[in-house]
Amino acid sequence: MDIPVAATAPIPAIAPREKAPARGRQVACASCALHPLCHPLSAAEGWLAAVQTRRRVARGERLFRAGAPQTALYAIRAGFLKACAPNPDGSRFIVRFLLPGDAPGLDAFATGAHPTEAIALEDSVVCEVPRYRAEILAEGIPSLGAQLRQLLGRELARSQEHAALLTRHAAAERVERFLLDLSRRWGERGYSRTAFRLPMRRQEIGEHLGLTMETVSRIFSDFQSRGWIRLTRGGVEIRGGPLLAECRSADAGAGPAV
Amino acid sequence: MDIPVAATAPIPAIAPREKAPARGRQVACASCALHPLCHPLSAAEGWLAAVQTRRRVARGERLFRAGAPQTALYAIRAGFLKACAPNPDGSRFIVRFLLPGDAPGLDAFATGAHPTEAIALEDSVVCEVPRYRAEILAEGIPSLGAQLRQLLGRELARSQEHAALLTRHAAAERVERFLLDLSRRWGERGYSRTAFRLPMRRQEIGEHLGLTMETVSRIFSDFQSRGWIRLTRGGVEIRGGPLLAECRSADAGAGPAV
DNA sequence: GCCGCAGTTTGACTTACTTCAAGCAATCGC
DNA sequence: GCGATTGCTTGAAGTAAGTCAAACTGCGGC
Repeated sequence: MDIPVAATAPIPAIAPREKAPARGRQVACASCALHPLCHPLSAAEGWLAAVQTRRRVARGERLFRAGAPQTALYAIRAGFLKACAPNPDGSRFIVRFLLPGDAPGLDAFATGAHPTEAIALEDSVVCEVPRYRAEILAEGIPSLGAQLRQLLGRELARSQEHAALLTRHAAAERVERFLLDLSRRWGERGYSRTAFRLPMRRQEIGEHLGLTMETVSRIFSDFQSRGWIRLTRGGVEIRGGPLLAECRSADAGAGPAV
Repeated sequence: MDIPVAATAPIPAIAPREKAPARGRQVACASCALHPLCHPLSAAEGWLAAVQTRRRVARGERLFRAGAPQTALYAIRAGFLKACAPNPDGSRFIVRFLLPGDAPGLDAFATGAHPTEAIALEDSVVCEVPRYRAEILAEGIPSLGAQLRQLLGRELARSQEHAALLTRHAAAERVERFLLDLSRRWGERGYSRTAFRLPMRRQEIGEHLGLTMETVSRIFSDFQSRGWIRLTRGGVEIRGGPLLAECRSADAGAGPAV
């Protein structure tokens, strides 16, 4: 079922309808959020394979459910997921979209149970380090504890930034920043900042940004009519306007993911 | 200028215009977020006083500035602060209001510098544990590392919940939940859930909830005309409606702060 | 091939919140 | 005590985004 990324595609990062994550879409272990936990000493040690296991998550499947106990730390290896906070009234808030290298479910450190759930938007592969294993490692290797704190701190800072975005009222600005955020994150992973996939539905973008899907759709149409973006099947290409400027300038100054 | 809390006042938790935090308003060390770090062994050990120091922060003063390096972990001992994310355009987002027992500035674990700043809304007292000290302790006492992760996880979960609130559109619901959140947090600290201070301005409530101060004011007036709340000088009393119901029912089931 | 479905786009209308503005209340400094 | 300042309230008008609804698109199944 492995579909190779077609060399003839004008936008390498966008491959329509792939059933299984392409090998080329995987993030390098060195840039993975869990790298320090997963490879705590040197890669030469040889016992590392025992620490983490791989797990496939089919499109629509949950990596973990809301309310489930935290049994492991996860890192997305390939694919695309959403971190979801279901509301009692049936609606839901999408906390974040998860790209290769991201570590979902860290909010479970609060109580030991997952307050949010992670659902695959396309077939994905996830690395798993059992939590007890991570804790043992963290006790033995002090720098790991610091790495975990940094990871948690980053999630916290990001969440606060997103909350700040939601208080800025202009819907177009939210969508613009959403695209820039995805662009930056793909860029950090070595992919194109100006052409990338959007495997989520309009509805889900709305649930992430506090907008209705109609508003998201209208803004996309508006951006397209201005020539700022081009919408493709399941993807977007940044072509101009303030979006492109930001993508380019940020490319120059982009350092490694801190 | 110290005005004693009048015995005749119907709302004991509200004292107008106090210049210095009252002793009675301090949170017990045992319920403080930093307690495990500050008192890592038993209180009988005697060397604990060296770990944490006290600091007074006058109303309007900053506990730490945005961009400043993270030199310490903090816990509010008495008073009231706001955690602020300044925007480049001069506006700002109030991430959170800080009550006694809260630990501000944990988002600095992301980069080692504070992305947000903490500003006192009234004269406050803060406990401080130097960061290097905390890291040394965490290395020596594994459970401390876990405690820190729990603390960070809680902040993360809370921030995500707040972001979720901001995507729910009804302004009245945001204000209602804001009051309930404060009520719950005062309750966890042993104070009245139905009568508490609101030392922040309408403007600041708006900056926390993504509303204008006019909207906040109108909703307060509306709640008051319905008999749900009574606004007092610098405080609020929950008197009826769905707010009161929630406060009472939650009082019954309220456990210790996890 | 055609049909049906799920997701998207677009349009018309409505409304909740913002904006602008004026008036009020409490506090502070002289 | 009195005026200035700051924060709060209230009103009127405008607007951005929501709601409801219909049409369109691509895809999968038969």
